[in-house]
Amino acid sequence: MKINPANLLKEHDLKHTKQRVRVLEEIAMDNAAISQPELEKRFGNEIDRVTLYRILNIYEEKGILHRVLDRNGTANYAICSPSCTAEVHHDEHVHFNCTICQKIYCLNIVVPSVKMPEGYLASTINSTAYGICKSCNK
Amino acid sequence: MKINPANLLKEHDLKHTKQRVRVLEEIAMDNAAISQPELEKRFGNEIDRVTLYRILNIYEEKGILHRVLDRNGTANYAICSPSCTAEVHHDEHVHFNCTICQKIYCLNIVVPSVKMPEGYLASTINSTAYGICKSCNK
DNA sequence: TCTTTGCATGTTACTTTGTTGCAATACAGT
DNA sequence: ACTGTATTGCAACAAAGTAACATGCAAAGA
Repeated sequence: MKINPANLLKEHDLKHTKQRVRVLEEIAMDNAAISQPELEKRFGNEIDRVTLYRILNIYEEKGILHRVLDRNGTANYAICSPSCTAEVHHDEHVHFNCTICQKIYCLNIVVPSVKMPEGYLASTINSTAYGICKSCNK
Repeated sequence: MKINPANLLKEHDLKHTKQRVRVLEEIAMDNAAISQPELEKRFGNEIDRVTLYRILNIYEEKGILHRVLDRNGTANYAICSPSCTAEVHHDEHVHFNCTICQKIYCLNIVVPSVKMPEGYLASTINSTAYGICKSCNK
């Protein structure tokens, strides 16, 4: 996934700061989602913990990143597809959470639609598979 | 869902204590899943916070309760169907998380199966719909 | 009956995750 | 380069979850 941080920020009316660029670079670099704690570790004192939270939140709101929770409820972040906007996240693909390496992958599979019972109005469906990923399965 | 706490404990080789019975009663009473913080509030100092964590964990391990995370990553608990065991959780139904009242309902809908990509071995799939529930939709 | 054993609980303290308020700083437009 | 505003960093806090240890209690054995 090729990403141009400067453009991405401009498109979403966000100021260009070195912290914001670094966060995008770091997340775009990886093929799997990265957890908040992992990001915190990687940045050390390059970026303040609170700033990181704020950047991640604003990116999620704007539709730049999407947030996936792992089994423990820890937040993981991955780059959204270019079709995502602040209004609608098109991240309705299935996620895969490896129970060995703990990584979360975005699969290229659309979440199957489900018929809701009478009275329930679903706006989004979230689907995560747990198991052993390609790298760990060798 | 009718539950007999005493039997349930005996079936799973767990000692019968008043705290354990109370936890089961409280969770069985509700038609929706209950969050850990909510349980903590309800019990006040009737049950110690740490004891509550331990009871919830052991119930999950034994297949008595299943744990569902809400959007914030907060743990919610609901009674498992009687077919659940410590080995296999048969809680593979779709969950519904209301974005208004925050409640999590277990829907009587089986999670649709998804074909994994080459190399990925899924053992369970988790599916949660977000939207407006029957009670809030009036 | 008395003692031993083992599980369950309670208490305290700690770690991790996330939030809030405010002062200092960096950025974008002129 | 100047200036208003958004962003950052800092400190303090709050909530969620865990670890270590002591106490309590009930069943089994002497």
